[in-house]
Amino acid sequence: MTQSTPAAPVPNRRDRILDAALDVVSEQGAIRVTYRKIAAAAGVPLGSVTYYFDDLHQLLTEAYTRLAEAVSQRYRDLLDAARTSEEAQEAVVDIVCGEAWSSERDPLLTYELYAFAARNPELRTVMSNWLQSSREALARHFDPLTARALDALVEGFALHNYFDASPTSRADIAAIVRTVAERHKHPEPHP
Amino acid sequence: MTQSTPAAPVPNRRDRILDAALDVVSEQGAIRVTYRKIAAAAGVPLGSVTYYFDDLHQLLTEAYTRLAEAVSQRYRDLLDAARTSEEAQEAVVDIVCGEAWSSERDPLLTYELYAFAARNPELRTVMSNWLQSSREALARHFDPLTARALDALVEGFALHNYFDASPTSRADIAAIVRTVAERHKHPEPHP
Amino acid sequence: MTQSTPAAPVPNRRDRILDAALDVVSEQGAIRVTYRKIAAAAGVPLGSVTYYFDDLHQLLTEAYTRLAEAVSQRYRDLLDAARTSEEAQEAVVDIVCGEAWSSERDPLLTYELYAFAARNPELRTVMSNWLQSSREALARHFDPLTARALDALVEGFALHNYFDASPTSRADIAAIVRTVAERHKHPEPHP
Amino acid sequence: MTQSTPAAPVPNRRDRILDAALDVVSEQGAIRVTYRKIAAAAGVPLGSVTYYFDDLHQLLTEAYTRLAEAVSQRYRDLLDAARTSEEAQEAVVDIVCGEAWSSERDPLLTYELYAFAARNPELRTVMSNWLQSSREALARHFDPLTARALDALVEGFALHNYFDASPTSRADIAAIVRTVAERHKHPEPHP
DNA sequence: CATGAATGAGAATTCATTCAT
DNA sequence: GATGAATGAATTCTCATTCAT
Repeated sequence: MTQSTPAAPVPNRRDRILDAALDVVSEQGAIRVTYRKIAAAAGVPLGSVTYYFDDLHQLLTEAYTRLAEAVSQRYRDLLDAARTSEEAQEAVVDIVCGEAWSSERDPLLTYELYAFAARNPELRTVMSNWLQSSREALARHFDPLTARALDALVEGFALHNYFDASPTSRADIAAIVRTVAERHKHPEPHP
Repeated sequence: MTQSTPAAPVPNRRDRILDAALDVVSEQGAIRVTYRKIAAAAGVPLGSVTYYFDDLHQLLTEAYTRLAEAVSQRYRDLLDAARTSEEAQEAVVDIVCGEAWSSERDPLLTYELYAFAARNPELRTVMSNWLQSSREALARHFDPLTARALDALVEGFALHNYFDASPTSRADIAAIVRTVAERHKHPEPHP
Repeated sequence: MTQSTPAAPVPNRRDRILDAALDVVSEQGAIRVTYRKIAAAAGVPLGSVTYYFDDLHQLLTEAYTRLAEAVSQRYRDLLDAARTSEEAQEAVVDIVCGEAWSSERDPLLTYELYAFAARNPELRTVMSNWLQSSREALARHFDPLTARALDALVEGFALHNYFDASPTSRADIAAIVRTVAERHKHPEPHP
Repeated sequence: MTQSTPAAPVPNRRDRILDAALDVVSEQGAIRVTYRKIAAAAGVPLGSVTYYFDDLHQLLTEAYTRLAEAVSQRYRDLLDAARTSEEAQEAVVDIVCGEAWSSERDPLLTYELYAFAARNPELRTVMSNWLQSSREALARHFDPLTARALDALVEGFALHNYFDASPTSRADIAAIVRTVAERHKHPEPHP
């Protein structure tokens, strides 16, 4: 009840800061991220941020890694819940349509992540793991190449719809997904 | 005359600066772009950059717009050159495999562009136009939904292969492209 | 004169900053030197100091170099003014007793300079030139080895007297200087 | 007993810290010394350094004092070991040539010490004691003024040779030392 | 006794921007 | 029109120092 409660044993202060960093990125863009803004968003003193993270780059690397792993996990969960190929297709369409995002900010953050990862070896590894994990999840329902194709479709449709003034409808996406998912059910025209 | 050459009218100084800006973005990332670095990369004095561009944000918007239009144009050119559906499929695979990039830095810059565009209305419009232009180019060879599907596939495979430690081979991509491109040649199992 | 003095109303701003840096070093010690203090001492805005000097280390290197050259010049001047060996000896004693300092702060700054130079290749060169220059000035009056000896004596006595609670008197120093200066006037005991 | 070894009483942790401080000074310069670096160099936690030393300035004062006393002691030992004037001269030359340093870093640290002492009363006393101790050691072999002269010579030659691109050879130093040491063996030209 | 956590203050440095020429 | 000089405002990051344990 006195003036200052110094050194309060905040439990997940480090994690709070990482989350706050993503908040700032999503609200202002990676270009505008600063220690100060992260500290303010996390509700901790500036010195606290620099105490936990030696440099901003490392902080962002960790934050994006957490993001990638969370989205990746949700993606897997959705696919793992599918019992039949049809349910798996449904899950794929859900993912394209945003079901793998846990919040509004996620797609935007993902594009920031791609830009960041393009120049950051540590995050390239994370991205590569994410890709592999997605494929494995898909490969429980589809053959390996089909899994890759569906993964690419998901990525492309999600991205395009995010920017598209006239996005592709869910029904149309479902039709395309079916075409790819069931491509082996009919003989290929040319081998 | 010999004394002083009074500021030779440099022709495309403005364009040089825009290109230099993309060079800086590709080398250091959008987070690190500054007037000074752009000036250095363009080989012009700092005052020159601020003279031509009042605002760094506007400079980047112009630079990314040029990039988007250049890549988009190249994409259309590749598709327009195709005479048959098979050639068009080939062009699609070429694009995935990097033929639409005019330089090494382009894919990386594209991901920076997405992040930038996600928060910039002016560039969202550019992106949307790009999408529309791509589809129109594809629609000369495929039906509208197939065009969208192929466009998404291109985007997804290009992006995934950029980050993937074990990228999908050209032959595999070609197989998927064929499946999608020729999806109407056989009766669908279920409507 | 007629050329053009573009936007430089302040004549020697750069030099003013270098002098101010030495003022701060002499008043607070090298450990406490900061851009801010230098700016305050020079009466210029902080941004001005960083405009002229990219980093503090380079600023100090320049400042110390100027100091070394100024003291060295004064040393030479005193010796060059001597017409006879006796006058040269007198000059040497003067130097020990502080005549080569242009201000109170100089000896103190010199010891800061030594510490700084010990770890700075650029200043080691400056120091080495200073030594050579001193010797050449002395060598106009004495043989080369005697010049070195006198130079060492000057350094040692100046330094010791600076710290000594009971410094060596001018007369005693003069006696020693004479011994060394005239060491060839009598046969050496052993060759 | 097997459970926990309750903080083994580290014997000379305090001394370890003092030595580490000098290591940091010699490696990075006094300007860059910090508690953190000292802690790292000593291999102790940061809190340990601030626990033993309330004040960085005091820590450095103690460290430099130890250094001064160690060098001074070694200086005396070398001179005390001399049995004849010739041996004492030899010892003096040894000292100039670095025999009094117990490590490579010592000369460098000595110049940092001078800079530090110039502004620190406590260390001025240490320096003054060192000077007196040197003279007493020399005075066992030479008359008082000669002792002072030799002490100054040692200082000057050591310092100059440390910075000199073409240092004075041991033989030349020995010749000068002899001149000074034996200055009373022949009648002075002028009294 | 000893130390890890935490933080406020201040450091160097960078930079967009302004302005006189 | 074009540019070098200049500066105020941030920014990242370092650090001494303070506590709770």
